Amino acid sequence: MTAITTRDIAARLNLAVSTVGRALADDPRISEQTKARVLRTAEEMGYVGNRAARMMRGASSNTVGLVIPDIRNSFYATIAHELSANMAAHGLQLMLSETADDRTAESQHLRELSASRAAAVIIVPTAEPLPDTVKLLAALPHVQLLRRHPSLGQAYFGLDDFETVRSATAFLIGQGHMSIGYIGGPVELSTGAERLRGFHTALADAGLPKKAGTTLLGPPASVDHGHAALRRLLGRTAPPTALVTGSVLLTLGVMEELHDSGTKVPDELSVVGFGDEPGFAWWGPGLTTMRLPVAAMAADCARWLVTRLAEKSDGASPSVVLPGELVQRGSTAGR
Amino acid sequence: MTAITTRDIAARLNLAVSTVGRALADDPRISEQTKARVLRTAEEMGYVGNRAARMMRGASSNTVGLVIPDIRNSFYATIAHELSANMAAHGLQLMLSETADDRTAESQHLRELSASRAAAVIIVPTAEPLPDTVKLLAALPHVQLLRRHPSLGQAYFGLDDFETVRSATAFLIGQGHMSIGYIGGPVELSTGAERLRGFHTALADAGLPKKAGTTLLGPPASVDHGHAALRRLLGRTAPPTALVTGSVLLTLGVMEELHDSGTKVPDELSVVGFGDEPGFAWWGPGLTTMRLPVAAMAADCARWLVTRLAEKSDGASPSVVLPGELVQRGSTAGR
DNA sequence: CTGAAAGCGCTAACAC
DNA sequence: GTGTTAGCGCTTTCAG
Repeated sequence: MTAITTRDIAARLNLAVSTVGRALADDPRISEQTKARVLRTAEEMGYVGNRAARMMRGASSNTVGLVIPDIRNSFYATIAHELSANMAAHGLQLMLSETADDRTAESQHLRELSASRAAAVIIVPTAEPLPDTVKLLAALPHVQLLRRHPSLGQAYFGLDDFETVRSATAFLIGQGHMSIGYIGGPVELSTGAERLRGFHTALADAGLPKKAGTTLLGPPASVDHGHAALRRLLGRTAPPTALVTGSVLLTLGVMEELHDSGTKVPDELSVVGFGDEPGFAWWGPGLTTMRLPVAAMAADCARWLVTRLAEKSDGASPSVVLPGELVQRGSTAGR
Repeated sequence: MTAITTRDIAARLNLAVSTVGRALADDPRISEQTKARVLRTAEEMGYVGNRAARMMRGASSNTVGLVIPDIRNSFYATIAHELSANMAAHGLQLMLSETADDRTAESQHLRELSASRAAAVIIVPTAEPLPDTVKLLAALPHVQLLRRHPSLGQAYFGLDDFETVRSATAFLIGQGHMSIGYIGGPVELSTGAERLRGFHTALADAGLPKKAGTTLLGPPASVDHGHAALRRLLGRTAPPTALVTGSVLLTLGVMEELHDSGTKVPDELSVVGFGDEPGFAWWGPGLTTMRLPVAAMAADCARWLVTRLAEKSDGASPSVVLPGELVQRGSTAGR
């Protein structure tokens, strides 16, 4: 069952392919009558234009690559949804490319996207993208999302990672906590580095020392690391009285571990989480957490990209950063 | 910055395009030396083959369309991840198409996929797909996932919706509950119909009557409907002593409403949920729920599709249905 | 208003 | 072992 082409339609109507093409493109030179005939038979025969052929004639692809670590992470699902919803209206489709934070996979996906001449790429880059990735991306319109790596250009939409964690930590300090732990992602990621800097800045601002062994960094997408890190933190001779987490999945791991171990929150430990998921509100006493404008960020990104692609002009590369907000629930108390 | 073509490489090396093409395709007729030269300059010049051109020469697209209601629903995110992971190894890419359960959007996405000559389509169909959708899908290899509609062919991977809800209900009956409510999706969806049938069958098997006003059907993806339906159920003069839910998001809505209203679970109401999300374990007394093999289902589907596409033969259209399992926690108690 | 022909980048006959 | 040529489906001159 081979697809119908403009030639098939032309043959059926004793017209030239060019006439059929023009009729389908609603060219003003074609008589209304012919247009109607062509449109009707196209419909009848189940004609669907071949995008590959159009692309060969210079039409741009309508595919935008979305390169992310893992769609199961609700951050990325939210992003994918917002992008998809905002771009569909403009005829753009999203190609889903998961990297699992593996830079080889990342590079392969970019090769695929490049081969299909994607109109643009939206990427949450791995910690240290391969040179190949950098080269491929340089030849495509692209934006970085959430994370940024200097080698991948200026266009960027993200969250205010620094201020988010700084203010979470400052809030705990304001409640009288002097010994605070932090469980977050590695400094190799821009997000991990910024969030940790926020943590340290809040401590420094309050004149508190950095205590060794109270900042536990690991894979940001690992619930297990959340479990393990919390166990290690609570196993110390003098465990901290409060905790800040620096990623959604680490927060989840911490919440599970606190639940399973029966730790009294906030009596034994005050906790400020990262992100606000369904379930955070009803966890134990309710999780005090940083709510982050992920959907708004993605929508901004989509809007920018759409106009950027429409204008064909480069324009200024935006570097937009949105602030989070503290949602106070029962997991935090003063000392 | 226009992309490098085989002609550019040929010109640089004083070769014919066909030679370059063959070298890149590792054709045995080309000398190793020439191959090496071609490969090296291709690399140097940053050549990336043009998939559109290849497709015009009969190569099949490596794009598989994934048509789902909303990627933010963790069911669909899990599906997308499993499909993506299983297909990436075979060079297949996933095109994300969200319908929001709107059949016009569904039809438009299928037109796009058809225009880009997708290698296949994996679809969670809307309740009543448009004739256009049916026609377009008929011309593409495709599978239905989770939901099935008779007009869309035989190939199907899903969950055992009937047995899942039947056994959940039977479990509550076994605990002595005589008055049980059900909050689920509409019968227009195959899933909604099957789950409701499961509910009714369990009642009938136990000789219990269908009571009017205790089965509340609505949009399966609406947390709000979960809230509202539960309020209505508890507002009855003689509210049921137990509740079964028939979708993840309805379950979430119910959980939130129970939490907010301070309803005593399981004393005032026993609850069996649908699906098992992070947070279900730590909600109130822990949510007793049906755990569903969504990942396994998607992986099965991916494997089948990959071999189906490789073989080029139609083969038998599978109709696979996987069972759920009850996870017992604290939200259910006997009467 | 419509037709004929060229060409996008690539591959596959068909030469030599 | 390599070159020449044709053609995939479409748009776009250039002719009528």
